[in-house]
Amino acid sequence: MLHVDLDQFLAAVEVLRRPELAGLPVVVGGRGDPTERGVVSTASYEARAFGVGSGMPLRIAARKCPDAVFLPVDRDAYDEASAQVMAALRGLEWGGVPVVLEVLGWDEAFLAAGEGHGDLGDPAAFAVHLRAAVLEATDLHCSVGIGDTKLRAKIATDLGKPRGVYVLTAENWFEVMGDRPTTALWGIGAKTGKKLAALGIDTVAQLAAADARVLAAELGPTMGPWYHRLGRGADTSPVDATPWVPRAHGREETFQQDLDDPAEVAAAVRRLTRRVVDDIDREGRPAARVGLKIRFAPFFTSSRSLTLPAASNDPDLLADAAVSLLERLDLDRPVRLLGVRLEMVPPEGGY
DNA sequence: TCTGGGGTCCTAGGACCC
DNA sequence: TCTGGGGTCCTAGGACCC
Repeated sequence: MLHVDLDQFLAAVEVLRRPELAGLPVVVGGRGDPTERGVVSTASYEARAFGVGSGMPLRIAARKCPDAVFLPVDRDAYDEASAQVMAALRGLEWGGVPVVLEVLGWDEAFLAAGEGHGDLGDPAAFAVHLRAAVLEATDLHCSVGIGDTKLRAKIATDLGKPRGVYVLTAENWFEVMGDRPTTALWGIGAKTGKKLAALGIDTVAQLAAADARVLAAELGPTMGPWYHRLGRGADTSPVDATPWVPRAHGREETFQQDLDDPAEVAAAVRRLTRRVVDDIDREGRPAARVGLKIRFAPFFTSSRSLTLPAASNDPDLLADAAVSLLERLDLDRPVRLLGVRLEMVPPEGGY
């Protein structure tokens, strides 16, 4: 199985349409104004050399790299570039038959040999061919991970970055990953890493050797055993080309200045709701649940939600429902962020 | 230092039903 | 008088990923 990940995707797309930016530190995030509230979506490798990275507040990024070029996030441009990349990947043949492609987001995909494939030969050779094909079709560079499971392929990509190919299988799993922190695994973040550390589990090898029953007791009946499998790189899930069907859509906004006036808050909730209704109308499925997210200053987040008596896509009804959720909250503090989320009814025939 | 926006899935407690 | 056991739905929060 292969995992493909574009290198510095957002920054690379921006450089493509503004070639004069090549070689410069480029930071894509927010509205492109480092004095505003917002975070870095992608930093070019030149910017990363200054310590700028994804998720970092733009203000901090500007402090670390004052000469960086700051650009706003341009979704449409990345949608289009992504579609080109995925089309190029989908057009590939491996072992004489079209590949199976599972798209993970703008800049990532799993890829496997299609059914009835012939001799696959050396996967690394195919990976080199794949990188060349994507570059030829889009002028974008990518990295490729090769693995005997999706999990291993996914992690391998990071080890091959940038512009590289890396192989991670049961053969070299512990040699490569054994001493790395558990947070190097896909699905273990800072919080779970800390919980595991409290159990005396710091490394991937220790996680693999841990008592599955203890993990289940401490981390839950589903998550515990799953973490245990992660430690061994075990993953039986197939590459699945079935198109993704969204469960929900949401819109949220961090205000440049906190909102103090409850009337303003209600108006913003209505405005956000209308945008989400447009989104779910594009899916053609009404909303079954309405959720409201609110972040008070300085940074405290609450949420409220309700199940509608009957599914609806009526903008006024849904806006009323979202506003009604405000009544379940104390609006005595300044509001930093509001979000509205609509959960749709499942499609006919389920997911 | 100041912490976006788009999502998914899991957990846990309470309500309610049989 | 002391109160089982299982199941489902609802809700709020948490964690993670890109």
